[in-house]
Amino acid sequence: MIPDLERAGPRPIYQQIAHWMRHRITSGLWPEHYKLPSETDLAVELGVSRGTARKAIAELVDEGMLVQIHGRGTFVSSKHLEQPLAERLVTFSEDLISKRIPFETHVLEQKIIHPPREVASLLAVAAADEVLYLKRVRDVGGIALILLENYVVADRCPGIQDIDFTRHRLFEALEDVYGLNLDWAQRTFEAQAADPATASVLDIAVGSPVMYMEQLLYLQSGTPIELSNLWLRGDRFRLSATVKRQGTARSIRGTVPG
Amino acid sequence: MIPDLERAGPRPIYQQIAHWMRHRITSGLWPEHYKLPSETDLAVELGVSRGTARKAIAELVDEGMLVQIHGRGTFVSSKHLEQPLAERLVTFSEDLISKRIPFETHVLEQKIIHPPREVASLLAVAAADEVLYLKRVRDVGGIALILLENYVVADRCPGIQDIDFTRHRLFEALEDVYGLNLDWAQRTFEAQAADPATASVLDIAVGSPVMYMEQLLYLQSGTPIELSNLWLRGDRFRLSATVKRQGTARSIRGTVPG
DNA sequence: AAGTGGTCTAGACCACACA
DNA sequence: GTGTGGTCTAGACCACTTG
Repeated sequence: MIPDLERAGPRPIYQQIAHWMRHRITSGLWPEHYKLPSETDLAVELGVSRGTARKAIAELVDEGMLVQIHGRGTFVSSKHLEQPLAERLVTFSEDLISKRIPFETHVLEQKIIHPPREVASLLAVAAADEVLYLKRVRDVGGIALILLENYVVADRCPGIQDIDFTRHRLFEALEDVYGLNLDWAQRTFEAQAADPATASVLDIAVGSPVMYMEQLLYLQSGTPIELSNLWLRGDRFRLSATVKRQGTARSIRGTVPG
Repeated sequence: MIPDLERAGPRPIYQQIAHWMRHRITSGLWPEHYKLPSETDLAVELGVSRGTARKAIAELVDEGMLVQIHGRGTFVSSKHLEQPLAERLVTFSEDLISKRIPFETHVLEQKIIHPPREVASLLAVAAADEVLYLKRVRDVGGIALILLENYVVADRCPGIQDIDFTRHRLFEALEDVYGLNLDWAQRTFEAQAADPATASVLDIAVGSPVMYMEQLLYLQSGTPIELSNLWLRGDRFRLSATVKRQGTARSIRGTVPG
């Protein structure tokens, strides 16, 4: 039950607790609608003050994984499979994985290049620097759904040109292999007509509507690390968002209709 | 300097403080980049504990109005004019207004109808109930940019069929005329090919890419109040979002490129 | 070294839900 | 009434920034 809390480490205790709770939820140990121990009990069990336990809980409430009801208790959100991913920087592959939708990835190109001028400027590197260029297709249910192009600043990821991106995801490599702290991204979406090259990869007619997404990914330090262009079949992809009139926006996510 | 804090009232002190700070920022008393007193000083001045002052500050940081930098202090965000709109349920017209982009609205249809089956089910009303049907075009810079269809539950808004929606916005009517508490909305976006009817209104070729948006708007009470369908010219519209890897999503907004 | 925000504690009282 | 989360206090120590 009790996690190992490093009281001397650099990570705040409340974040360690939040991480531990996140794991208990995603692993199914705390299933949907599970009622957590009261804040007081939890604090005692963890050996921390109630305020610290509360702060950890607040993080997960913010992410939509927990719901608190005054006078009743704290519960695992019934939407924890959708919500937490919806409110974070999640890749489409991670979204598909969380929904247990099987997919396949094919690598069309993978090489180290000098970035085109526009890419260099967005990634804040020199034209003489090296970036990984990756071009992939992602198949869902046997049909090509997404065409992806990625440009990754190479000096942060030595050897990345040799990783097998048929079997590994890009974010996985950046976070787990290179230990990068991916922090946030700016995404823009646009309805476009498929050009011949895109149409042929996605197996649709030229001029068919596609959702185009551009993403600029930043590290915690504020440095841009990756730029990507995605084209998604318009007839198979939807973007959905929950917005509040007052306060903070809640979520944005892409979905593949049933 | 010091606000009147009702210590006996139902509103928590930290919210009263947050409200007071919000006002000082929007009124210009605390201009951009203004450095607030330290948390300790602020707490003493307000006669509260540091924790309470901190919680008030955290609200405004969350809304993007304040920025805290460890070791330096708390500052009024330079983007406080843009951010709050970006993080809320904002209509495209409100977004245009905030950016001082002039636009015009033309009403194509406005009548009370019995809702189609699908609309009735989404709005949770009976097929025999009445809804306002509104069909409009919004011109920006002389070109038709958005085609809008709205279905509004009519029994909450008596007389709405007589409002001049050329001069008034729909949200304005719902909030100011009928006093409705618009709380949140679910929006989904899709890249579509313009059908002949849409193409003719937006003055584009049939089959051109358009961004389609469906919105279901809810009151604070949880009741759906309005359903809308929007078609935006794909070549003139972009959707952009800032997403965080951990924690909450920050913002989502639609933009009309330069 | 001084000042700032970030974290944590150990209490307290209140408002709400439920039996 | 009992248990829960919501708020608030008055301290403490640490990590970061700046002079």
